[in-house]
Amino acid sequence: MAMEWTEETIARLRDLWQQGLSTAEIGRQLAVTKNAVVGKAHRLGLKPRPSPIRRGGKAAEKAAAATPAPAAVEAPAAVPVAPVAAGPAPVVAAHPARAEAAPATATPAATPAPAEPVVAPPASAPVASAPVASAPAAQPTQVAPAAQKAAAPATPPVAPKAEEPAPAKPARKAATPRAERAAAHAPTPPRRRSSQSCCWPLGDPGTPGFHFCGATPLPGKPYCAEHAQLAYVKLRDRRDNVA
DNA sequence: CCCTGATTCGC
DNA sequence: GCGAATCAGG
Repeated sequence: MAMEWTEETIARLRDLWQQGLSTAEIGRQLAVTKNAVVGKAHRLGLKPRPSPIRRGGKAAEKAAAATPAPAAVEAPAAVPVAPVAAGPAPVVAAHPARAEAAPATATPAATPAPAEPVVAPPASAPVASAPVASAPAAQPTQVAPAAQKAAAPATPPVAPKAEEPAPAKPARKAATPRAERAAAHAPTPPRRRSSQSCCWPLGDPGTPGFHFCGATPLPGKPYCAEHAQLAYVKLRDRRDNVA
């Protein structure tokens, strides 16, 4: 049976995607495979994220070599700094991760910058479609998701509510006793989500009762403090332990 | 080996 | 439309 992509799921997919999480990571959170994520992302039309590779390696390579136009090969954005060659030291120790627990590589860190607000205004986010400053590219400090898991015990004794997260679906993995892999979102100054209200979905989309949390979100995040906990708390569990 | 994302293609 | 299989680079 195919995954049921509801408005909620899609909304979260978009959000996570936008946050720069890897497809596998998103997949874990959504309880689907990375393939599903990437596939859906494609169909959704979003997907400008940096790719470690591009298909047709050999062919492309030959073509590129033969063709006198290698300029700006993979750099769609007019980034002032060369993502690969120029920025060897993004300061952010993004790659210490993956040691044993954190599989996330620094890939995204090395190649930042969606910079292209492709589908910027997520249907789910009631945010203002402010002109993106596209700062990520300019700032080499775009940390990336890797840092999230690698560092950041930023959620110590937060004393979560005893009660369970209401938003049935989104909750899933949260609330697991061993949720120390929680990710505190990386401090990304340049990258601001101009959300002015928590966009955590409540209720069933399509029904009159559906609404977004609306609370004041944490700076740089689309969710308020409470929902950020739920949204970002995740385990490295496999998709089989879905609630 | 692990990771990453991209594309293909059967369903 | 979905996503496993496959591909391809790091």
